[in-house]
Amino acid sequence: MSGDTDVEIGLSDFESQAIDFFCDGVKLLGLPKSIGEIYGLLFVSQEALSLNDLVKRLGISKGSASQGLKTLRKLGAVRESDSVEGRKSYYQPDVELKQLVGGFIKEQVRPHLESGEGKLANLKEMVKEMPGDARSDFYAGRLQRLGQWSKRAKVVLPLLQKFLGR
Amino acid sequence: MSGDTDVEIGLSDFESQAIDFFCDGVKLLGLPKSIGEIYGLLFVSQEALSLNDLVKRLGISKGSASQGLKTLRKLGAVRESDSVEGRKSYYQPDVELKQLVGGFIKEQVRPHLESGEGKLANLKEMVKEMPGDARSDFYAGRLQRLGQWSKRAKVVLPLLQKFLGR
DNA sequence: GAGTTTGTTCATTTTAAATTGAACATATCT
DNA sequence: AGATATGTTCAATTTAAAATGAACAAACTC
Repeated sequence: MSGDTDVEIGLSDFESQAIDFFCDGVKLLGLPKSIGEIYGLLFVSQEALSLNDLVKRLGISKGSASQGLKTLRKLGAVRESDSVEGRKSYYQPDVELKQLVGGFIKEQVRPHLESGEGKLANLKEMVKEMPGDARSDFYAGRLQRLGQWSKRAKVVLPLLQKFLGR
Repeated sequence: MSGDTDVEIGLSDFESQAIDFFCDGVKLLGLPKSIGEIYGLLFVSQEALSLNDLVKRLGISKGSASQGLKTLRKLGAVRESDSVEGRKSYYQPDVELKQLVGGFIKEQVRPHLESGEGKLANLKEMVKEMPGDARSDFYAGRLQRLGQWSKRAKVVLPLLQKFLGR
């Protein structure tokens, strides 16, 4: 027996448009469209879906679906439904804005901020090596400002999450 | 007489690394690298620079520089320096984080939010047309949640700007 | 233990986005 | 006016990112 659940093939009008909504959203965040498609379909599905459901309904490749789910899991935007019968995995969306934003900040924003701080430290070193003239003073001032930016960001991000909390 | 100011060609080590810092930053925001390069060079330059200065020092095309400056001006990240001699334009960066974030929100985020609201309204219409069964109830619930997201975002963004203010 | 089903990985292909450069417009100078 | 400098636009090219699909591995079935 084939074991496949009887999920329709193709998407309803409503589903397509809803998915489109999410594709826009993830593009704003700099994530690939396929991630918007996957999350979007899960968002408007009452039942948890398997990887193969996603492949069939969205018409995307197994590779894309697998990669996309991986990313979404890392972001905490999707979780395996503590499932049902069998060893096959079924996925559900996390629909709490706070969690979603939190995951995005943790996985996408923080790493950038941190590598930025590293680079900033390097630049400060370089200025220290310079002869102390007007130019190096100017550089020092600019770098100080970048430091402020970075500090502000680190203060604001947690606040942001707080404010989104239900 | 050639009229070109004697800006060096090529970039110092310090400049390159600083520019690199900004390229990373704009990539996080989903903007093209050239914009990071332009803003970065302006950020570490004591003197205002002309379009041609940017072309020569960064080794990018006139087209890129022109387009990049246009975008940066729209974002409010760069302004024409109320200049000096002649009709040629010279550009300076705005270095206030609050302004920069404000411009980004206004130009990049808000439009997305607004088009999103439009799509949401459409989806709500579609659900209204549906027979009132369990499925349409589920859809209605999901759409309500999306509405919450959108509302939250509209509340939080101005707060964010406030908190970044000097 | 052969055959399925499920899922991952990664080299290749495809697609989308950014960059270029040439044509054009506009202002400046002598 | 003609020559020069400055800046924009847009079709063509290049580049970077994402999607595909085939090969592989693991878990499960009979």
